[in-house]
Amino acid sequence: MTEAVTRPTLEAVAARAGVSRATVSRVVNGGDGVRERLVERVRQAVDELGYVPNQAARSLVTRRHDAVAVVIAEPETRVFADPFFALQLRGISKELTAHDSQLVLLLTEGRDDHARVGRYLAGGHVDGALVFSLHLDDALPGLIRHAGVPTVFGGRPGWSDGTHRAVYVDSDNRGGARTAVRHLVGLGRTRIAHITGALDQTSAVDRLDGFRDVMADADPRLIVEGDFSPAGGERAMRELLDRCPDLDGVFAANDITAAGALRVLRERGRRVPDDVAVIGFDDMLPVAEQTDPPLTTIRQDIEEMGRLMARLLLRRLDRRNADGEGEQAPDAGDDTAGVVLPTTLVRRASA
Amino acid sequence: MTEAVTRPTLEAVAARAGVSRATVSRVVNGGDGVRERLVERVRQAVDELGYVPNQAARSLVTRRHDAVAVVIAEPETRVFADPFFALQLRGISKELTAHDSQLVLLLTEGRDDHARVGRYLAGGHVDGALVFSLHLDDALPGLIRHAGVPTVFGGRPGWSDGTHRAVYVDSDNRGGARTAVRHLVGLGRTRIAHITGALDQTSAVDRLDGFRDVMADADPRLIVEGDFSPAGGERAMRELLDRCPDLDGVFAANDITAAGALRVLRERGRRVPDDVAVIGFDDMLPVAEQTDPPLTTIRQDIEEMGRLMARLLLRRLDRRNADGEGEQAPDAGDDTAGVVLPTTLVRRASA
DNA sequence: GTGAAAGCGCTAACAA
DNA sequence: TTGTTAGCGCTTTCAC
Repeated sequence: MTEAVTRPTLEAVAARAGVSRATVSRVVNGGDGVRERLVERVRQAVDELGYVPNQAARSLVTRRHDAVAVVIAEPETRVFADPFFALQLRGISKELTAHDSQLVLLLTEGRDDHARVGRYLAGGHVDGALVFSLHLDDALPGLIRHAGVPTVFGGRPGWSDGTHRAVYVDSDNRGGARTAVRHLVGLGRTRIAHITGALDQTSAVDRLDGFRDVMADADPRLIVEGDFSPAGGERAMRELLDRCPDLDGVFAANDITAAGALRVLRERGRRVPDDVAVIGFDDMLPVAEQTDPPLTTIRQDIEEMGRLMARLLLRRLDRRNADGEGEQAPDAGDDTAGVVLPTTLVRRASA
Repeated sequence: MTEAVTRPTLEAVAARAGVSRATVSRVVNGGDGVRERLVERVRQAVDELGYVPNQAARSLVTRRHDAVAVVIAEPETRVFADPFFALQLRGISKELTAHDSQLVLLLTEGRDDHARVGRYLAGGHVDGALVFSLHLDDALPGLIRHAGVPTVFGGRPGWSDGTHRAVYVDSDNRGGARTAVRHLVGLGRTRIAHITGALDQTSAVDRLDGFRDVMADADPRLIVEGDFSPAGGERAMRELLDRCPDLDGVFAANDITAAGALRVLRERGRRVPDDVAVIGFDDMLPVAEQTDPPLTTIRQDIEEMGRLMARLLLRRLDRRNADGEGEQAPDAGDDTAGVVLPTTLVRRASA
């Protein structure tokens, strides 16, 4: 039980291999320009001693951390009703792992936490940041720019901070919404309603815009604001049925909203899809496959979004690292403003 | 745009405040034993320069990282069907934040990843680890013990690694299961079935034991193995109805399993709760409140579990830090083996 | 191709 | 109370 109270250092490995610390360092970091024989010897010493580099010491000199912060700034609700973030995290995690980078998770609980996050990012603990779920009035983008950390956003940011270009990955929310509504139209529906998401998020706004693209002259009473939650979906659906009992189609801003709507429709005796066709957005499997009837929806590849965000960030970091080492204005000439991922229609029974 | 290309160091602050680095260090770390006037001056210099301590340099000497790893080792399914982990993470995050510790998230995708996690933990990058969802045959506990990192487990570990005591936080799965089954009994049900969880997890085993505690002489055909998934719930429910058409109560190992069971019951024309009373476990709100009918279930406070795990770990770390600084065998005399959180019955419409 | 030596920014004895 | 000093373990010129 006399556990390795002191972990082996470069020094120890060097001694054992009969070389200098510099050589061990070279081998540990790829081993270029070291004679094959020595590489062997060092590798063996590393194994025998169970040497693992001390990341703190390394960071101190390289100023790299091999760590990326993931900031999820969701005041409350959505995160936990929806496997959304779990999926993104999984995608991100896979990509970071493949790149030997660590994932530092920063969950914020409200405005107060933003300052803490800003401080952390400014503190130079991580090489970059992946930031989610900004709301239009969010202070975070400003803090983040101020922190000067390379950042990729999940979802198009709300630009509350001016016109600065930001790197982001988003789904084709507007195009997907158009597909959804056109599908309802193709089904012969004419009184098509839309339950929006939380309109302080660009995804909700974009989906609404997509709806309007197709239903340019829609009865305004057919649009009701929701908030991406099941309860919001229920409330909105009731309101819609009261206002427009003749509606025959509903495009809900996401699947859990649609699930809420379905319950109200059943409760009110409307058959789906016979009386009212319903379509969601996300294709969140545990939701969409479990509703009654199963939900027709617009699929977006959440995990891939996460992956791509990570990939984009890591590429920037690598480039920056290869370049003039900070001589440049950060990311000057970076023209990758946003990447938009396609969406597809998934037909099930509800529309 | 001439951003602070070099962040201010202790040295810079010291110069500006006209004191030594040591004094600045003292102030930054609490400021005990420094004259008030100097504290003031240093604080001001810190603010003016926007000084943030370099964590790498600090770790290098203190050997502390103010970071904790959270390991979620869930091969596939469950993580993303269930807001379970999101809630735990939130609880953990809150507690760590309050303690100025960072959360490093390690998601594993299968056996291969275990080695990576083991290496990371052994690498001394974090002060401790919080580990979830071990399966009975999991290699992780062994790797973790070998890594020698203080660890708290989420859920009672499966002891595949012998009889070593481990610190863990768990829900009262067995007691909760008893409560559930007794509730069905109290409703006058006599043919009560159980759909188990994945029996390679102790939570599923404990819930099954609880079921048996009450239904000691149950017809063995009334117990069917599930896997904590909706699909598993559906399959199990079909099997149960085929085997025992006369059943009048079902205790499902978790809410999403119960949701699957409810669908099959409806499909087969059984009324709930009139013909068959159904009770779940977890009280996962987005699931339990949204089923038809809403689910009676056993509530466990997931977020609190996360919080408590973090608190336990941090307490151990603090203690270790205060003590003889590693002179002791790690955690000798730590008698906190497991903490079991109570569960409560939540009545809705299904039972 | 390899080694010697100079720090990276900080904390913690130890002196003063 | 405050300052001086010696590293923490590593990478990285710069000689050899």
